[in-house]
Amino acid sequence: MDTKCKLCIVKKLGALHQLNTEELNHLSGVKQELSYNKGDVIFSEGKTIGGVFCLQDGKCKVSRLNGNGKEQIVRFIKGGDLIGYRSLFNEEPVTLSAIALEEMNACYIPKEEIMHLIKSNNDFAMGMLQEVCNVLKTTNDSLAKMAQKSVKERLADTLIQMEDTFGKTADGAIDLKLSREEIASYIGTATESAIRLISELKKEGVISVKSKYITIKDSDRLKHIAAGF
Amino acid sequence: MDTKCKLCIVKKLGALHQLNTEELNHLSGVKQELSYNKGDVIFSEGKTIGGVFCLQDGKCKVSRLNGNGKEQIVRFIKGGDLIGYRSLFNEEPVTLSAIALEEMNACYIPKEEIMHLIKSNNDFAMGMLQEVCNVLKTTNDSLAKMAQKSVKERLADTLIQMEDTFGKTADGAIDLKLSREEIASYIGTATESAIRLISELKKEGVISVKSKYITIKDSDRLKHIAAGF
DNA sequence: TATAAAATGTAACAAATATTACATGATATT
DNA sequence: AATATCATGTAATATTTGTTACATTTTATA
Repeated sequence: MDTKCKLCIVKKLGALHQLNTEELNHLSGVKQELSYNKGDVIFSEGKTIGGVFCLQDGKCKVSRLNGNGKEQIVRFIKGGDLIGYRSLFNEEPVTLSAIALEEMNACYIPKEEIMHLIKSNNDFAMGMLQEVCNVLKTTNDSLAKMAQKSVKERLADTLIQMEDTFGKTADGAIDLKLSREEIASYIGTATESAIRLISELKKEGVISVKSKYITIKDSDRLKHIAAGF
Repeated sequence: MDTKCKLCIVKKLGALHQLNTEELNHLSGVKQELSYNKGDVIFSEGKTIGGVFCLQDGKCKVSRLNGNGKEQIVRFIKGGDLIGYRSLFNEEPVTLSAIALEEMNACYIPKEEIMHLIKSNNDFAMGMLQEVCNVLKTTNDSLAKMAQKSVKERLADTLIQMEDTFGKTADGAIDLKLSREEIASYIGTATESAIRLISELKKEGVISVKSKYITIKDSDRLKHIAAGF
């Protein structure tokens, strides 16, 4: 694994892009490198984490449990993204859990370092603001989608969004391996309903499915469905 | 209306709290005071606004239109809150509209001023981060609620939340006057369904209703319903 | 490999919610 | 005050979605 923050993918994106060589070298010294296997918990609801996590590679889900112990996935995270900053700035325990969806590498940066960077580097502070605002925007979008669209529309929309965000495998499938239960949990429906609607889209020839890999066959049609026609 | 930022309610809360006398005096000079009547548009989806709005008093709704021209209310804003910063930091047009729910006073602060404050005052930058993070947290909560709760649960939860946020009138009613259509639009359902469920809660003796004013009669029971029992 | 456990799939049925249609009440406008 | 317009309310029916039950397939483990 790469131990120089200067060379890390995370640095190329988002707020860390604003740091100079000196600051990055300092980070290299204080960061903690972590690796996770599928299912590993990066942090969980209610815990105080005292720092942020930079995903280098791999993917994870950010979710919460409802009263009945059912998981609700709020968003998916990929290499280059930061997680855990929300509770940092609010000085509260985290309200969401992060769980690895596959083998994953991340760096942990202690709170003091982030706080120091914000105080000493205004461009970094601005970068963080932009990052949080981007997440807020997509969360607003998700909220409106959840309130206004039917389950089938949400499923279609989600598949499009996933292909956009995570790209395609060599076979052309969406490069995000989820269980049916996880898909259901993200679009806010019962697992059986998700399965039924995935089957429908398959029958209609809009997607094809090979175990956990879903391939979008007719993108226009899928967008049409997502838009409510 | 108060023309000294130093004395303004907005200053007492949120990020502006971090400004010193000099900075506040400067703001007093560059801000623009605006008043609105019920239904007035503060800004609307797709527009570039080039600044933020500080609500002094009154309330407004933040919403978006879906493909069918139906409104979906994302959140409600009250005196002391800022709006419009999200698109400012992202340098994008706003994706939501803000519309006054009653007579309302606000100040407009141009982008350059906010940006200058962020660059020159780290505590302010941190305050803004906290503010955005707080909004992100409540939006995450709304998203999970929308995904997991039934319409009746969402209605109950929303009434509780509204009383918490906006308080009570002298009569004990929730101090937020909304049409049935707006309530429906916020909880993500059809107007008729919202009306039917409000009637049910009324019949059950959990709330009482006098035109647009709703009074919570049995808070425990309402919380119970919101929690899914 | 054999077995158990978990995930996926299907279908019937039940419940929740949307839609339609219309009645009544409130509010604005002339 | 009369009228038009809009908001609210109710009920019937249609549609969507959840639940239950069970079969089949995949994955994990002894």
